[in-house]
Amino acid sequence: MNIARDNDGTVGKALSALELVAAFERPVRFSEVLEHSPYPKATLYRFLQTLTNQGLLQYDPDQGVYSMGMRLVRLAHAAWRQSSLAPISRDVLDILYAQVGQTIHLAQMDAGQVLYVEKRTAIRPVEMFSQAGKVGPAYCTGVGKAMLAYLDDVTLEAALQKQAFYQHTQFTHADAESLKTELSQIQAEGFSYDREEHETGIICIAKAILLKGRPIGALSITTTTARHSFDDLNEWKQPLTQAVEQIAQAAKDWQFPTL
Amino acid sequence: MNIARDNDGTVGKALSALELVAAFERPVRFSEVLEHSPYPKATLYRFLQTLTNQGLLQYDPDQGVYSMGMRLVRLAHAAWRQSSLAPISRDVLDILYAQVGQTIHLAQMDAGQVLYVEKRTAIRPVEMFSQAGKVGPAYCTGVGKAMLAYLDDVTLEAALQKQAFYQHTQFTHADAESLKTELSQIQAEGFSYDREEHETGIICIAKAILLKGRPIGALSITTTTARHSFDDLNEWKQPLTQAVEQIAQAAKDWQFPTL
DNA sequence: CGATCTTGTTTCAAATAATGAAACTTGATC
DNA sequence: GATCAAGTTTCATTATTTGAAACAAGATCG
Repeated sequence: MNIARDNDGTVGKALSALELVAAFERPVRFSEVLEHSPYPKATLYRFLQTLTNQGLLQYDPDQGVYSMGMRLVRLAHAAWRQSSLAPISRDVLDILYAQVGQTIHLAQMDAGQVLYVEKRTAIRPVEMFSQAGKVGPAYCTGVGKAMLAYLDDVTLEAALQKQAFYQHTQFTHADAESLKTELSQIQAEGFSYDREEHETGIICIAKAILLKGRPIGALSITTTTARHSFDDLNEWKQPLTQAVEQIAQAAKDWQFPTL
Repeated sequence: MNIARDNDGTVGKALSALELVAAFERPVRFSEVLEHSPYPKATLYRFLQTLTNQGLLQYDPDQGVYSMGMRLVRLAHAAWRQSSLAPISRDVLDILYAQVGQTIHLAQMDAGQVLYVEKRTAIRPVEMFSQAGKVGPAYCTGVGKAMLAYLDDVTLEAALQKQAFYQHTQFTHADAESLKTELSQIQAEGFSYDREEHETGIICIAKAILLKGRPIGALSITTTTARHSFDDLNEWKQPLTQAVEQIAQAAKDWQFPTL
């Protein structure tokens, strides 16, 4: 595989139809999907039929609604085993959580966004899909910036290209320039911070997990301004660094796929 | 969609190539996949290329290995939101767990097998993909038999057809006949039991979750012979029934897709 | 050092599958 | 019982997939 060509073919179109259904919160009727679809009626109809036959969609004849199929869950389970930092990081996260007692996020990069793959919180040790599997913006989260800081210029540019800088709080970066300035600081220091850039009152310290110089994920410790000041974040540098290094070592042994 | 035809088409073939990669525990080389593939070299090559472009696979140029893509995790997250009993059952499971203090499994039927979608244990409230997303046999688990008991004859026959009866323990059903005898008992009683049929020392009581008379899932409470006798299982009938009814009600409100 | 093997990638005419406008079916609503 | 909306099927046209074979790029060997 030399250059990834933009060849979509039948598979790509069928998958885009699958995404249409995925976008809904609940099972949907054919006509609802059609409204949001670029495809003619018959074409979309056959797509949904094929996807259903393949188990990627589920069709309920009683109510006439489509929903995402359970085969996806099985496939995702395989993805998890193979390509996620989560299974190889579990023990490390447990230890880190015991040490710092704060909310911990483990994230990876996915199509320019941050994908949360594992979590520890005071309320519930591990959240199911409700949390893991979620995506978030890269430019205004601790884990996102930590990874962006180690991307090569081409990849970084590509990621920022399609990024809209939404002003979540008064501290959010407004444009690519101010973000890039911070990224070089992050690379120099080795840590990234979220100073209420995503949500007011929420701050965090994060560190990228590197494999062969490339960011394969990031780990963060989150708290609130009510409980801690910015300076307090520095206390966690040491345990955070240790956890990151252990995960990096485990990833190396696993011949973990780099980006 | 009247009759689900066995039309696979390009999408089906590509997906079967995806399953080839999914079967591996770790990232794999092209040639390894080829060995297990029914497709000619060039065909498989293009499949993997397409799947990679689509984000269903991930390719690591450094090591020349393919692994399952993170897009699957996102899609599965959507499946979860829409079609799983897990999100609508979470609170009910918390309550049930508080009541009985034993390991709880919530399962659904998937292609004749049992798919565990949620879990509570003493050690860890919720396990990530490590548990949820797992599949198991239907004929020798409490949840599996609970659901099988309410399938219509055609669906049941189809599920049992491709089932190999592996003798996990001395108590495992050896053939479809003895299993069917128990299934009618289960339907009459409303509860199913696993009496060390899957693993020695592990017993459980389970109950199907019905929507319009069809099993959409099952809930089980598990313990060990060391801690409890078979008779002890009956103590949990009441809380189990209550939890099942609450989930069934929530599913109805959600216009949950029936099989 | 060149020969040989392994692994991965591209080509191209033939074979096959996807396309979508339009017709049709079904069932609900007035 | 006429009208409308939603879902399904048809079929000639069009575009994509197919896979044997040739090719490229390293490795390994004598």
